[in-house]
Amino acid sequence: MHQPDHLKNAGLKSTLPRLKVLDLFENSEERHLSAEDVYKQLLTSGEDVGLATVYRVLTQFEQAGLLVRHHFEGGKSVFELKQGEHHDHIVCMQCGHVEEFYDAAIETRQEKVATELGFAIRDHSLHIYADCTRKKCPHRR
Amino acid sequence: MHQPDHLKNAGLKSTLPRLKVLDLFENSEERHLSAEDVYKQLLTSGEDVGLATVYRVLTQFEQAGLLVRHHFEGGKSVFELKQGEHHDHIVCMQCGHVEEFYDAAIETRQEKVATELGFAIRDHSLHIYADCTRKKCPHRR
DNA sequence: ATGCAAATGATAATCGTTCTTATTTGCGTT
DNA sequence: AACGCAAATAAGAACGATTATCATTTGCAT
Repeated sequence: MHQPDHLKNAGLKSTLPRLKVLDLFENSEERHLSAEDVYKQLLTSGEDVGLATVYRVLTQFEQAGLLVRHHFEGGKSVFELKQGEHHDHIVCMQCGHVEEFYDAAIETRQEKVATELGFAIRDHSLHIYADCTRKKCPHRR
Repeated sequence: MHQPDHLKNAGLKSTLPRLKVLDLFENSEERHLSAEDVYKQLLTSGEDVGLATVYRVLTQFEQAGLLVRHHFEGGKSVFELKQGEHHDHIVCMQCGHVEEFYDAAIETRQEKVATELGFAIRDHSLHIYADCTRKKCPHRR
């Protein structure tokens, strides 16, 4: 789905590091990765990219619209492949697992509220912090 | 409204730095202040508190339930006096002004979504990033 | 194959925040 | 009012995430 063309179209040379990072997002278990995550996974796979390059590439991909950046609690940035439509997130406070959801009613209401207050929405982020019920989750009773 | 007793009740000695910080939140123009904001304002008023102390005090006040901490885009923490009920925020992308709002429908919907996905909500943050229409705002047409 | 702008990697620098430690302060007790 | 001591502070070192610098390498049009 993401061929080197995607990079070209975005005005970016198709270099090795860029292709590797893109590849990682397409084939990784976890959809949501931090710069550190990407860097470590590349090192583990024997790839040799610099951390600075990872940061640079992630930012470029964000600007090119290939990735979306999120700021979950904790401060560090997390990235995700941009595909399909907007959605919000529920983050498990125990295991860090991220689930996505979309609720039309919430979206509509936001528009309403903003309009009433005299604002023009450009973006928004809704993060629910909760306890999940996955087997892996250390919080499980 | 916030007397030194508030500190005592929270198990905190009523020291000069703590009183000053509390005072600042009660009398400041802007409801939402970062550690840096607090530090600078205190310096400007001739008060002599260390930046480390500001960070410590803010964290303590948060734990004591006197302040709430928010993470707006950009990563840095912003604090606000906790008074009254929960609310969400609209942040102007041009001038940084923060407006508060509460929408029962949005709150209800969040509970619904979380429950359906098997999560138990512990906290959430909804930030709308938009353009405001205040006179001060540099974005104004 | 050649040239050069663009991209990279290593590392220094920056920013927000926390930690460390010696000094000071609040406050209950004389 | 002075004493004592735990708690709190100030200054600066340390830290983690991210960005900037710059010499070297690479993609790619010629």
